[in-house]
Amino acid sequence: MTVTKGVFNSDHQRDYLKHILHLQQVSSPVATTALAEAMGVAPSSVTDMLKKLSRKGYINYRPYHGITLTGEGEKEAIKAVRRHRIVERFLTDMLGFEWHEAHEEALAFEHNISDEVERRMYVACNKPTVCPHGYPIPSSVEDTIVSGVPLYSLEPGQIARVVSVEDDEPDLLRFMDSLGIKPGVRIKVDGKDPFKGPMQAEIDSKKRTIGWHLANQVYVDKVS
Amino acid sequence: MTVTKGVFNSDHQRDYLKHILHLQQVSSPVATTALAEAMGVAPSSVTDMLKKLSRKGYINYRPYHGITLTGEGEKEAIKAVRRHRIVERFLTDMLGFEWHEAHEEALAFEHNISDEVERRMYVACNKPTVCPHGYPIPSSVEDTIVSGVPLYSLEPGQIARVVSVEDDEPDLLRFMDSLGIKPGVRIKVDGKDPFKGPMQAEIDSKKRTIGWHLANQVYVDKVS
DNA sequence: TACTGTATTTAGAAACATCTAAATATAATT
DNA sequence: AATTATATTTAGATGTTTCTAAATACAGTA
Ligand SMILES: [Mn+2]
Ligand SMILES: [Mn+2]
Ligand SMILES: [Mn+2]
Ligand SMILES: [Mn+2]
Repeated sequence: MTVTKGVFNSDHQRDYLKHILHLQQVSSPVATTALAEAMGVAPSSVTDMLKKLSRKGYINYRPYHGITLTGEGEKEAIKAVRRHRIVERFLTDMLGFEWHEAHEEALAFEHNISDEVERRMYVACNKPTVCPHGYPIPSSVEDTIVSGVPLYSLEPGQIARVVSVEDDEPDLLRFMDSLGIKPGVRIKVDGKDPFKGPMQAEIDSKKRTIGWHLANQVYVDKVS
Repeated sequence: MTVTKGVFNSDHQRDYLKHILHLQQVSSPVATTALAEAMGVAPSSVTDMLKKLSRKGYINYRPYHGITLTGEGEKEAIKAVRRHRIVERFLTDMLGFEWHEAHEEALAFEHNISDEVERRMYVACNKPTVCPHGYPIPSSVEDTIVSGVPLYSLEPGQIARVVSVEDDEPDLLRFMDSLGIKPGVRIKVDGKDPFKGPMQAEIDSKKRTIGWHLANQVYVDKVS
């Protein structure tokens, strides 16, 4: 470990901030291991990075007790999320990518684009409010609040509308596609097996079986 | 200096290859200083990189005597140039950037985009054959040959058509724009002052004065 | 309160890209 | 052929991100 100093914000550091924002919405403060898992690096690598981010004022870091974003860190994180979702949108709307490709392509893509390119992509896509997976394109913290409940929390007889789906598993997204699940679609729950068993549901007037795992990655608004 | 080994081709290495290709079209083998100048880094940094590129088989490196691209290196360099020009095209055609912005934005942008994104940009721009500055979008070495002669080499009375302009000085590009100079435009040379003095020319039936420096950054095909 | 397992941090290293200052090789000039 | 100027490489360093293995802190159980 080498102690360093610096003021600039690299690509990787933005990625860390983005993941911290995501994780702290589930539980705060965020643990080193959770972040390491999310970033796909070793916990010791995270520790090193936390020192840098802390020194730069992006996070509040209490060794052994996890981290939270500072106001500045939150601002940067939201900018990163906004950019990611605009790029996803650009990839689907302007280049014709499928939504299951958009997320991963965007991850490779989103670094090193200027604010101006981002702005123009946003305008060229008609200032969209959500990404292809239904998540808001944020300007501030409030915009990052995700509405909706997991599909699996619904009971038989209830009707709901899909608002968003987890976008980080391409294969799962492709499978959702084959079931007709995407933001805006109406789902009627017919039944739900016990012990985390599959749901039976109607999507676009077709009867479908939806496993526990998948049904927890689809977020819906109850209609009735 | 640390001796290292590795097989992957980073962004920076691609940039080096791109600049080597460009420089060796003017004079070969390429000198360390020339490359350092082009890359905007110190000569010693270039030496380090040359060792890496040589070890990876992209260049033929004779210490103290300059370098040339290998077949493999040329292939990579051409891919980089192709990508750069497609991205420039995308920026002007799809995002509405001016040509003087396109080059610099593309430099920041072109890394980390997948082959598939590049392909789709290419298709979305209707498979263009040249970049916004008139340079070919290459598939092979032959495609990189630049036709045309410097405007300044013309004599009074001659008429020419602009094929390409140097794209690395934004301010100069903006000034060219204000004179109506761009690929495809017809220029009639009226006069040329001695001792590297300015030219007098007609562009779009307007009389213009064009300095030596500028006239050497505009490449034209003689029409008569 | 002491023990113990897991989470977290430190130690030491590699790989990358860059720098300045110093040493050396090559080329040009006397 | 000897000298000198310039180009180029080496030496030693910083800064970035990451790793494995070892040490330590914390929290939950005995
Ligand atoms: Mn995404
Ligand atoms: Mn998304
Ligand atoms: Mn260019
Ligand atoms: Mn160009």
